[in-house]
Amino acid sequence: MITKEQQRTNFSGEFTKSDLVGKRVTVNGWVLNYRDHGDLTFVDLRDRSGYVQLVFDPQANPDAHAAAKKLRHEDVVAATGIVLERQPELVNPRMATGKYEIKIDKIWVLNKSKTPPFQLDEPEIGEEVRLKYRYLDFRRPQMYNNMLMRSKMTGTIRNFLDDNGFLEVETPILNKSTPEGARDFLVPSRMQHGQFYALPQSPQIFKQILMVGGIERYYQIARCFRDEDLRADRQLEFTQIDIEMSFVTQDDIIDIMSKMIAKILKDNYNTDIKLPIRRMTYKDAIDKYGIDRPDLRFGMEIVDVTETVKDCEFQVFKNVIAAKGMIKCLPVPDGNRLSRKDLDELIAFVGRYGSKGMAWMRVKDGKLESNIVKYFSDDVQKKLIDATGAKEGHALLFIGDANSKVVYDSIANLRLEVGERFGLRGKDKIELVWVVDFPLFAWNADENRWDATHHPFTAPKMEQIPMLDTSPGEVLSDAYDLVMNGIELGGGSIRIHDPEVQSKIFRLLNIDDESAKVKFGFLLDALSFGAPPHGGLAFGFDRIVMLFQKLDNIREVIPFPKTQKGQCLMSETPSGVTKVQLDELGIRAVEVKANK
RNA sequence: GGGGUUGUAGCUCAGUUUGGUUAGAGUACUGGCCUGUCACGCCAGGUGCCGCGGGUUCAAGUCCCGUCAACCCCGCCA
Repeated sequence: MITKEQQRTNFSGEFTKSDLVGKRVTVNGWVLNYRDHGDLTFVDLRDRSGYVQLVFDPQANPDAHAAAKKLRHEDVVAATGIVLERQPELVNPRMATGKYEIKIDKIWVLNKSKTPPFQLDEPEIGEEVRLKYRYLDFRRPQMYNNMLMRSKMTGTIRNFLDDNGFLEVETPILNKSTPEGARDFLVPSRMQHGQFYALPQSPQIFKQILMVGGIERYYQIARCFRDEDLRADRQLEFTQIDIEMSFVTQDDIIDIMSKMIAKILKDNYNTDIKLPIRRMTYKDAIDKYGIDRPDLRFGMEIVDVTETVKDCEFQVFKNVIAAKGMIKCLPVPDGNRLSRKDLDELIAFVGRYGSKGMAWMRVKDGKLESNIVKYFSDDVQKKLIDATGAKEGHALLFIGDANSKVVYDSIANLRLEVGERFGLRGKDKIELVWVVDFPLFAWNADENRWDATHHPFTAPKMEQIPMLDTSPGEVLSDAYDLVMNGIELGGGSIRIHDPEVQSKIFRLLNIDDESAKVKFGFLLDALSFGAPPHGGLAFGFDRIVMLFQKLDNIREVIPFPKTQKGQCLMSETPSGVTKVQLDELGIRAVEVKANK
């Protein structure tokens, strides 16, 4: 409880200018630190705005001084007194409010604190203890700043979309389960035993339905759920900026979303980016960077040398070529800095992605050298130097494999790893690119059918629709991803608005009419009632905040994240439930951990 | 499901390579002294399931096996 008298007149961080000097002020906050000199005592009082020094003089105010001597870290206090300008020699230049202090004549201890489990001013606390005591973690300026910027960014986004005629519409959290895509979180139905809801992986179908409903411009800051394994940039639940628009082209969507991203950066980080954001085709991205989300903060483009080395005597390459595989080369400027140890580490690194090895050469005195150069004739060597543009001091790193996925995964990540080691991936650089012209389908060799590259509602390029019958693998789609520094911020597509085309796509995806009807019948129905041409996209909001805050872990910008095993260390979620609860739901657990 | 890293005082970490006396430092905490500090200083004090379980050994924080947790990665996920 707090009284009117105790309530703050000013935030602690406000005392940076002389206008408050001589005034009586009241501050509220937490004890950041205390310095007891026996008589004269200082307390740094922190609130969310910063901190200010309180002075307690036993001569002037013996009661307040006596109370101050008992203060400890994180006690909650209200204090009132007169703002003083410090003598020049007493100014603390490292402190925002270091020119001023408050001479306190009355203090109220609103709440004592137990000794905190970690020191809030320690910069590197183990994440486990931070997550367990997240409420203390929030008191640290870094975390407060992450939450503040997250909030500011949603504000910018809402304002921007509002100004551009978007409606914020909510969609259900309890949905129909579909086996495609990620694993669903299931919620049992109490009223219909054996039936389940699924939490949304994204509001995809509903936002298309809203377009059919004539909403025309929709957005939602939507929580999404995917029951898959966690990573540094993946949580079980995460937030999407979800967008859908009617009567638009791909260019319209790319244009307006580019402006939104530019505005977020301008308004919150005072950072200008050049519009339009550059574009790159999926094919170029794969050819040059081996991946559909290229990190363009540095060059080092990949070169295909399968043809170039076809006449070499190096058995590994010969075997790859015989198996109709591919050989890619990463030319590394200044690559002679890579020691044998570095190279061995890189060989181990590409092993993660299935590569059985990594060949390498160095350019020295205009010639190639390494343990395998002898298997390459002078002619082949010359061709290699030409093809890769290798210059003095370059290293050429080679990945060859019969399996093209192994080659691309390995060389793409090798490029990133070398870039990392050479310090080319600075967090201050922002390199945005729209990757466009994705193939509509990817061949699923395991199940001998086509998979949707984006999702089953993505529109093929209009002029390529006839190719669906003849060469579906070559059909491109109106799909687009926005990539920043090698991380996908978001992506979307123009959707199919013609129920016949949609049915045809389902058939190619091996979803027969019957199951299409069961799973998506209401969408197909909706499309048949005058669905407007429409499209949209979704941004991974947590990732955007993470990147803009120059962090490399999404948990830093999510208030209450889960650990890699899906636990909340603070609330100890998940947990057991009572038998009564299960009975109501018609559920029986096969294995039961002791209920807490 | 798999590979790797880490786990020692409330916190941050040293000690583990090469087993050997009573396991250390800083900070936090408790008490005392100190009127200008701001990472205040000085004095004194308590602080340990060395993640857990088993094994080897005369002897284990240290070696071996298993296990748990957190993190990074592969698979998975768009």
